Amino acid sequence: MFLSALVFNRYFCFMNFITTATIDAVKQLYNQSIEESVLNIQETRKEFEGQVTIVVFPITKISKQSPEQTATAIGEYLVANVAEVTAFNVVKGFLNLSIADSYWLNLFNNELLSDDFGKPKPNGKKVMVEYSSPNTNKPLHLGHVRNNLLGYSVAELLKADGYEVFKVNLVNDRGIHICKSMLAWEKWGNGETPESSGLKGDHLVGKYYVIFDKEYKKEIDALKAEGQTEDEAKKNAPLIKEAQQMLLAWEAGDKEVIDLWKKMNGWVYDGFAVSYKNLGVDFDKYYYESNTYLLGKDTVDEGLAKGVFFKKEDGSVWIDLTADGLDQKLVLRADGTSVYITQDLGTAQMKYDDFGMDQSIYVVGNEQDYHFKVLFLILEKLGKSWAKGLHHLSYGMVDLPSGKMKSREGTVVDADDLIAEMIETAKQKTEALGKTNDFAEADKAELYYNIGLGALKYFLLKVEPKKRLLFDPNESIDFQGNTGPFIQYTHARIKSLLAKANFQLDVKQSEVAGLEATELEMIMLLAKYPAELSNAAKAYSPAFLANYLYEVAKLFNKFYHEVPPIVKEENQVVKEHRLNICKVTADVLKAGTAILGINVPERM
RNA sequence: GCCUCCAUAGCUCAGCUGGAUAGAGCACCGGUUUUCUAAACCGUAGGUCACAGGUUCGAAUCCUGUUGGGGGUACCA
Repeated sequence: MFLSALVFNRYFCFMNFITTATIDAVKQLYNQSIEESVLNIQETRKEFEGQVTIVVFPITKISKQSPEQTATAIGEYLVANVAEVTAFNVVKGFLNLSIADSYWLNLFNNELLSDDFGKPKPNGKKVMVEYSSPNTNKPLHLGHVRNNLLGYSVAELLKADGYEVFKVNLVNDRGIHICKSMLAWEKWGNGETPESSGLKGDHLVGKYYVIFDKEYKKEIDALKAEGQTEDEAKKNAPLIKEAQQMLLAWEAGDKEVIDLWKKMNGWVYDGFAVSYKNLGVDFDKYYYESNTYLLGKDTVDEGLAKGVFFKKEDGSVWIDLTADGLDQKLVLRADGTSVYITQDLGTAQMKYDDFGMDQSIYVVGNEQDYHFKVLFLILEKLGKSWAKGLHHLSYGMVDLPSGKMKSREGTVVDADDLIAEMIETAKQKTEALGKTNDFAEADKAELYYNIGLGALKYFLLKVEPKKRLLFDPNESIDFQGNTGPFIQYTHARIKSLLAKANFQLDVKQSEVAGLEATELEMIMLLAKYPAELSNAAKAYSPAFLANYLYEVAKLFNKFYHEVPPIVKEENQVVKEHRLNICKVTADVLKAGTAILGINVPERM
C-alpha cells in the first residue's frame, strides 16, 4: 500500500482499512449501510490503551443500543475480521483499538524508509506567490520581515505539495513617497552616498525620508501658527508642493529627476539585496510599479464595454458593488489617471499573461483585506477565468507592546538591526555553553547565523498568519523550549549520534519483533509528515508545519532519554531499528525546517 | 455609523471535519549529568476557554447577541 493512498486527513492518516471494516461491521451487525462521513475515527488519547479510536455515538442511532453495547459489538467484529486489530477496549462511547506492531513496522519499512518519503509529487499545477513588495523609500522593518518569511515559506510549502511555484516581488518604486526622499536628499544631502557615509543604501534613503517628514512638519506648524487649519497647512506646505512637482516631472520623464530616481533606487536595491540574502528569501521575477502603474486602463475600457463599470458626469469610472454588500468603488480618476486598484487590475492580467498560473497568492497585510475583496470581485465580474484562483494571504500586523510600529516616531524594529542582534545573541549563548570551542572561525560564523535566524524565523512563523503578533524588543526571542534552536539542536544531536554509530546510508529494514511504546509513538508521528505538509499547504499556513516539527523534536528528545544509549546497544537488530528511527526523524526535521527557511546545523 | 478580524494559564501561543479529564513553551518551584550534546529530560503548580443565550447525546470549536481590542470604510498605496 502506498502512503499517499492511505492519507485521508491530517489527524489520522493511515486508517482507511479501519473505516472500511467499520462500515462492514455496521452492515453485518445492524444490516444498514452508512456513509464514511458519519464515522468519526481519531487517534487514541495517550491515557488509554490502543492507537485508533472510533467514536460510536453517531452509530447508536442505527444500532438502537447503548454506546457501550455498540462499541463492544463493533470491537468484537473488528478483532475477529481484521488481522491488524489485535484488541479493543471500550470507554463510554469510545472504542479503542490496538493495532498490531507488525502493521506499524510494515508502514515504517515500506513508507518511511523509502527514498521518496515526504518528497513532492508534482500535481501539474502552477501557482504564483507575490510577497515582500517593498517601497523603495525606507529600509525593511519587522513587519516586512514577517511578510518575507511568510511568503517564502508558503512558496516552499506549495512546492513541497507538488506545485510549480513562481515567486515574484512587486516593487513599489515610484510615487510621492519616493519623491520625498529624493527631494530631501537634494536639499540637505550634500551629495552623501552610501560610499561616502558608509551607510547601507536603503538606510541612507530612509534617513532622508525621515528628514523630509521633520522639515515638512515644521512647515505645517508654521502655517498653522499663521492661522491655517491642519488640513490646509498639509496641502499648502512648500515642501509637499515641491514633492508633487517632482512627481509630475518624473511622470513627464524629466531627465534630471529620472537620473536621481535611478541613482537613489539603485542604492536601495543594493541595500535590499543584502537584507534578502540574510533572510534567505529569493524571487523568480521582479515587477516594478514604474512599469505597471499605467496598466489597467485597457481593463477599465473592457469593463465599460461590458457594462460592468459606469462613467460619472465628471469622467470618473466606477463599479457598483452594493449588490454584493460592498460600496461603490472608483476604478479610474476623473482626470483619467490610475488609482491603486486600476494598476492592480492591469498587473493581475499581466502576471497571468506572463505565467498562465492556476493560482495566485498575494501575501499582503490584513489592512488591505477590503482592497483585495474588491479586486477579486471585479476580476470575476469581468469574466476572467483565472479570477477564482486568486487568493489574498492576509496576515496580521506585528505590534510592539506600545502598539503599532511607526517609522516617523522611530518605534520601528529595523530588519537589519534585528538580524544582527539575533546573530549576536546566538553567538553569546553558544559560547556561554562552550559548544564551539573546537570550531573553525568560518564554521562559527555560519553556525551563529543559522541559529540566530532559526530563532527569528521560527518565532515569526509558528504563529498563525492571520493573527497579529506581539514583539517585545526588550525581551529577547527564546532559544529554549518551543523554538527554532530547539529543533536545530535535536537535529544536530541526531546527526552526531548517527556519526558515532557509523550509520550507513544504505539503510537496512527494521527487523525487530515488537515495538517499545515511544518507538511506536515516533513512527506514528513521523508517518503523518506528508499529510501535515499537504494540510499546511492547503491552509497556506507554515504555522501548522512549525508546530508539527516541534512535536517531532519534542517526542524525539523523550525517546532519546528513555531508550538506553543506541550507540552502545549490543543487539544489532534493535540498534539498527533505532538508528532508522533517528535517521527518519533527522530527515523530517531537516526537510521540514527547510520549508520554513531554517537551516539545521550538523553540529551545535 | 457600517464592514471585517481577533479574545484560551501571569506572559507568548497550540487545540484540526463538534468528541473522553482543554495542551505546550516561557517565567516560578523541585529533581536528573561515571550512559549517544543538559539549547535536553522528568515532576509540582497555574483555566468560569471574554460574557450571555441557543443547537446537540456531547460545544473552546457551530449559531445569535453583548463587551473589549485591531484593521478597513479616500479621486492614498
